[in-house]
Amino acid sequence: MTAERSYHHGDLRRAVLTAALDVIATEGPAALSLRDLARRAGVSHAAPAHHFKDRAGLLTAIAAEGHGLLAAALGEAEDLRDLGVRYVRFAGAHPAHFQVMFRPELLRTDDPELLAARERTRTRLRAAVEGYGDDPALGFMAAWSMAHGFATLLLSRNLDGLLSGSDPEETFRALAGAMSGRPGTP
Amino acid sequence: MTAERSYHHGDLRRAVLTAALDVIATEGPAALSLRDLARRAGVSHAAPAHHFKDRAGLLTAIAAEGHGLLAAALGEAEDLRDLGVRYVRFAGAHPAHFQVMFRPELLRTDDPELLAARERTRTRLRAAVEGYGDDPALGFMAAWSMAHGFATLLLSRNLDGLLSGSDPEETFRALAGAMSGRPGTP
DNA sequence: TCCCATATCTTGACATCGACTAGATTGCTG
DNA sequence: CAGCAATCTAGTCGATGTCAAGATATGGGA
Repeated sequence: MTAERSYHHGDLRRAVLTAALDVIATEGPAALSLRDLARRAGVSHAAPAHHFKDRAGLLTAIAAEGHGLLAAALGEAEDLRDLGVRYVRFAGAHPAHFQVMFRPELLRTDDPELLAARERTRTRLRAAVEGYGDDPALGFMAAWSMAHGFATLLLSRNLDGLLSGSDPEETFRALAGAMSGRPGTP
Repeated sequence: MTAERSYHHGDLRRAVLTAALDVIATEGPAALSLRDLARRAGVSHAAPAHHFKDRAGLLTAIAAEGHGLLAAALGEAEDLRDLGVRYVRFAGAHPAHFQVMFRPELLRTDDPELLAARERTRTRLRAAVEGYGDDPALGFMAAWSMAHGFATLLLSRNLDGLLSGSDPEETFRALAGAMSGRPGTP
């Protein structure tokens, strides 16, 4: 936004990323067009390719950034329910990242940056699940499935008629508490 | 497959649908190309448009068909866990349908056929949840989130390292049992 | 039986997109 | 200050979705 018409954009990579996040959040990853992003940034149609190689490269960069954000958002969760609440909160705060992160067919799954970021998230998740129940993998999948399913259905507007205006995050807290036998609110 | 080269295909609509399901199941909805489907069916590139209007129309037809299949697959579920197991089983048996059904950005959400089919599924789901807990909507969302999340993560191959070769359906049964305080196997 | 309205399919065209290449411009570094 | 690497532009190609107009087959009514 600083220089209006210089040969070099200044921070094209970031500009394309934010524009892409905007498009994905409102219209989904399928509606993403590299040429449109270039137009939004005011550069030529082939400029983004230099930063991201191709479409898959751009989405991979978004996914990697998303994993970094998710790892930070999970932080030091108190328990499984809190972990799920943070997961859902992340999905609501960064819908574009979330919609891309778990779609291998859109990504370069062998990208080293993506692998590193994903591994950071997974270790964070594993640590939070440690010691829950006799089978950690089972508890892990149960918590992940519930949080991921809620977040996915929420973002795809499939829960619109059910939430009845209440805060999704609070709804999930009550929901997770009911499922694990604990009260909805402490 | 009967007539090799007649002007009329015979059942082009079904041929395009099955070809599309094949593509979506293996490469996802983003890789779907109307012209490629036309080539597979041995017709001209504009022939599919007459049956489905456009890309969104084709995906909408798949989604509507999927809702019909899902309603049938849910059948008369014994309890919430059985309902979830049937949901996961459907996702595994009809991955292409499942991957399209809950993506409003890919569909004509005002299509009457789609709306009717979706309503049939929802009433089936609602009936199965009736009388569970004090807040039916909460139990409904909890069960749906868990089943949908597990199915989504399963199809996107995000559980590959966790399932350790066991049957996904059985894993989900154990998982749902652990979450609701019941044993994994009856 | 004939005939035509309609459904189905073909052909052609246009704008757009992703990807590639070659060349221009800029900024940095020695 | 010189040259080198990073960044961006311009041009091109094949493929795609969508539309319009024409060709062909099918079925029901005269």
